[in-house]
Amino acid sequence: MPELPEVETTVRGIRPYLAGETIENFIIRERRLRWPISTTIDNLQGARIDSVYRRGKYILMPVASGAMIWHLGMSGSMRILPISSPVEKHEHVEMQMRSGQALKFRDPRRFGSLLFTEHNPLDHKLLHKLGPEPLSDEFDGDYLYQACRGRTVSIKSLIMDSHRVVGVGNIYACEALFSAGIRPTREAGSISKKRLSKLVDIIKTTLESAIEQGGTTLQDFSQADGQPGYFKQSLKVYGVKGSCSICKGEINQITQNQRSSYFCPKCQH
DNA sequence: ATAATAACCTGAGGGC
DNA sequence: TGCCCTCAGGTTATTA
Repeated sequence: MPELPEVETTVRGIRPYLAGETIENFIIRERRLRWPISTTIDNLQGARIDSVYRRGKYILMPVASGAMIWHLGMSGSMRILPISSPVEKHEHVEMQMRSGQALKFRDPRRFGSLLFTEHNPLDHKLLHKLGPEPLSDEFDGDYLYQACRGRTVSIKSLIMDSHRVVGVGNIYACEALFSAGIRPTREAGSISKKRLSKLVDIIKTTLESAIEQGGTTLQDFSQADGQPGYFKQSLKVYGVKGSCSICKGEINQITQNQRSSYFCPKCQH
């Protein structure tokens, strides 16, 4: 159930156990993920992981011969556990390290992926057209305003389109639009630059505070019985069945692009 | 290029 | 308790 803050928290959690470490054994129990796991992954036994970083929601692990490209999909999660720890249900991949620790990838719905590229992963087909990182300076009011010019799609669709900006998932799209007072169905091209600038600021602060909260759970990342770095965010509209915390009016739920949108019809226009 | 729709899966939870 | 239905926080591929 990862949104960008969970992915960032995951990267920070696993990095100390993987960066600079050598892969002892790659165990792939289920190759049928979003795309089948290529057998070239099996050849990474003995390889040393140079670094662990993120682009959008993709987790990248370069090695000498190329790079692994991971994605958690809808239900994926990663833990660091001792090699001897019991195999859990839906634990499709276990990357055992020479250190005695293992990266364990669980993904019940199998929408996640593990790809390998011999080139710079940022040049990979799935990554090279991605929009800017939401927390970078490149993502600002001017950028979003230009991205919205002439666009008839809803603002929610636009900010969730990874080719415009990465990392804004369904929950944070709903939350940010609520805080910005913009209705999710509003046509992107019809919103003033001033209001889009506010939306940008809110997206940044919302994601930053969630990442900050995620940091507090890092201590549990390598523990068998701890939560794997995920956390509950206090949500103002997403999943709310009752009334708006601001105006006490009823929160509406609609379907947009096959996903749930929540909004307050009195506060958001 | 843009916009809308289908598709990939399993599990949780509600209603009866 | 069990069955059936709906829903789920992602993303790409395909179609118009």
